[in-house]
Amino acid sequence: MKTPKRYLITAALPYANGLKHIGHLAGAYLPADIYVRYLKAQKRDVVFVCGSDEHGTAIPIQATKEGTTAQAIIDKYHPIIEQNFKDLGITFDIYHRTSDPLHHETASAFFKDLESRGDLETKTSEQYFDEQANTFLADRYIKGTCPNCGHNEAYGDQCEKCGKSLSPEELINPVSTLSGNAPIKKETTHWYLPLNRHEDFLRKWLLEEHAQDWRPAVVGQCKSWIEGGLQPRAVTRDLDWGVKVPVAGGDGKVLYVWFDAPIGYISATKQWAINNDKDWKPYWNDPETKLVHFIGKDNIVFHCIIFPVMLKLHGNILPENVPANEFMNLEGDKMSTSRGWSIEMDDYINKWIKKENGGESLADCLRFYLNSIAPESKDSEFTWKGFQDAVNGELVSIFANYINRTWVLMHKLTKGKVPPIHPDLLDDDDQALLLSVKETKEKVTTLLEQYKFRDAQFEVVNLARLGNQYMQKKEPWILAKNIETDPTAQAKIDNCMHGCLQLSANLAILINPFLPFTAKKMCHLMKVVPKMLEWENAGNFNLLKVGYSLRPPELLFRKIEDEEIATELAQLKANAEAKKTKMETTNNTTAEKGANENANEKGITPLKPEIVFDDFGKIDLRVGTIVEAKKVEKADKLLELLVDLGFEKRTILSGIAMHFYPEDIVGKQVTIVANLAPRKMRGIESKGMILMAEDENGKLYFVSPSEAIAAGSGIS
RNA sequence: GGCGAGGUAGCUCAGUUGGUUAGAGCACAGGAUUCAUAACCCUGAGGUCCCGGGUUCAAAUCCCGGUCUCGCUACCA
Repeated sequence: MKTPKRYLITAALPYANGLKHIGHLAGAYLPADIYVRYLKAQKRDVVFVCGSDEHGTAIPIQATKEGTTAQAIIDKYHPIIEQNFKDLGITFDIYHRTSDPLHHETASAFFKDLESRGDLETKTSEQYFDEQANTFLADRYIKGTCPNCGHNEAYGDQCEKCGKSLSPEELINPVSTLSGNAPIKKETTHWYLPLNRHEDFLRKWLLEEHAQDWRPAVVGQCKSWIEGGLQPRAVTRDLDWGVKVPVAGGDGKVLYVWFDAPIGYISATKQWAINNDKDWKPYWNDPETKLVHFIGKDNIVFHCIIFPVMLKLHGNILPENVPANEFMNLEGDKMSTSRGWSIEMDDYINKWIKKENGGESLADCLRFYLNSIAPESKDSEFTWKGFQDAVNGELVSIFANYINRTWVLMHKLTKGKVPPIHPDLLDDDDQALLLSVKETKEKVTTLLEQYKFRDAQFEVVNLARLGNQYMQKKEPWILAKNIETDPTAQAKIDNCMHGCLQLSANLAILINPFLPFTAKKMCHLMKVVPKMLEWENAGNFNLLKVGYSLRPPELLFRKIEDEEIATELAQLKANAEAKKTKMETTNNTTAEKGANENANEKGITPLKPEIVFDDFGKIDLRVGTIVEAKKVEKADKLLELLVDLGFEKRTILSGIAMHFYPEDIVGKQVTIVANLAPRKMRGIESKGMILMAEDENGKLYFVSPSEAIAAGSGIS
């Protein structure tokens, strides 16, 4: 494999609306950091960029909710997140932010460039607008008659009957699904990235060239998208928070957050270049640069389809790989900040990385465990017991213990100095040890180049295990007892300890990408400068000079006690319970992005336009009793209900199948919109609608009278 | 419902283009040892490779069907 001239490594931009948890860390930042530290040890030319993603609708909405400004929100979280990464040893070369003028300038120029060359499509008069809801309508909020099959319930993006992909303009007799009115066409310009023009390119690049060397899940998801039919994606929005659309007709519009965020990688690189007096251009333009995006699986489409198309159009290089990780669960459930079921980086740092708790070494403990269970090929699971086992059983017992016993023996048996070698007494075991080091270096190097970080780390620990075996076989503590009778005893001890010490130095080099704080501490023990950690030194057995005196032993880690684990588990359950009761007792909650919510688009629903009493009077609300309930076939979310309204029983469909078992809701009294126009779904006609309340996690609740009353009772 | 990725020892995972008795670490059991953070070292026990068919001299691996988990997507007046 030819060594690239330079590397540009990116880690997904964290959304600056809240704290980030260890799942985020394990998914993108830790593997990226390991890779970068390795490359730097190899003395490669590498820049590691990241930064806060600070645009999108969720941030101004959260600001409104908290009675503050969007700027205040991002100013609050940006520095915390940045510091959290530092505390965990994630060392970006630049941690930028998309609210920075340099980014606005860069994203603007990027957009202008694409626009000026006709790479974007504009649709000036083709946009539907709902006057009543006072908003432009996304494709799926418009329905009408399918031009292909004549189905009259087709949506603006696709007809579900014949499966044909559509655009809203193709629909016959379009209707807004928000108000039920026919939408008007409003004079506005929106810009689109026509992904459909690039299908051939994407097929060739992803499905042919990278079918083998990218992770199966990544290629699989891309394939799914391409096969599903690529659509033009809107790149602008009607919003005033973000990067202004820099061309005529762009007033009151900003770049869609997914368009501007990845450009943040470029602006971050520019800022890095300014700070370091370098040229940023080769990093994005020279084909000899290797670009790698580290992300979680929720970001695959943006980084493998949309952004590459943008880069190609803009004349930039394409990513060489996108090693997306799957998700990390926690103690048997999905991680979710809003549900309190997560471990925030900030919390871990405050609890564990305090000086009295072990300081920096506890950052490495977390890095070690997270990497050992990194979800590289499937979802994985963090457990506190697993954390304790990994730290106590491998990091402490195997790795740290090897270093410690080496240091103790060296001070007892060789006066705290690196002993000389006696070549005539070297044997096969000594040779084997050196060979193992060289082999491990090769293995670790190969694995790192293949983004197999958990395996790579395992190999390093295994080398320490070999060290323990070597020492066990040589038994220098026994030799020391025979020093009077065996004239070669001291020489044998010297050879053994020399090997053990050289191995320690090698372990420091090899563990450095994974556990940087530990490597630093080992350098301190060996009284060497960090330069020794350069990768090319691994495999050498003369890193520590004979006669050099080393520091007294110091423990690299402490053990994790059972009580600490019990405390964490209790805390986690308490947090989840607290969040739950909080959600049940307050209706004034903050908008928080759940782990599985799609980036940047969700938030509190804005208040709808004012209506007059007559409008309200048109709605006939009744109390109904559910008498039958069953699942609708071929629909995950729909239940078919038979509801007693007193004067009649009617069929009503409701999208609640994910929340209730049919048998559990029979007999429930619910609120019905009784005079709603019937609507067919999945071939069944629904005559009315059940009112549901939804909390911030999407959990549904029936709206019912507080006591049972007669079916059909009116509500006003 | 469509698409994608997974299902291998109690736990976390490897298993390269099909090729002997399916591997590793942890946990567990026994032994040995004391330099070391009750650490290390040696040995052992353990699996219907999700289920059912098929192709083949030979299947964890390839094909078909089913099932479970996760993700994307559709359905949610």
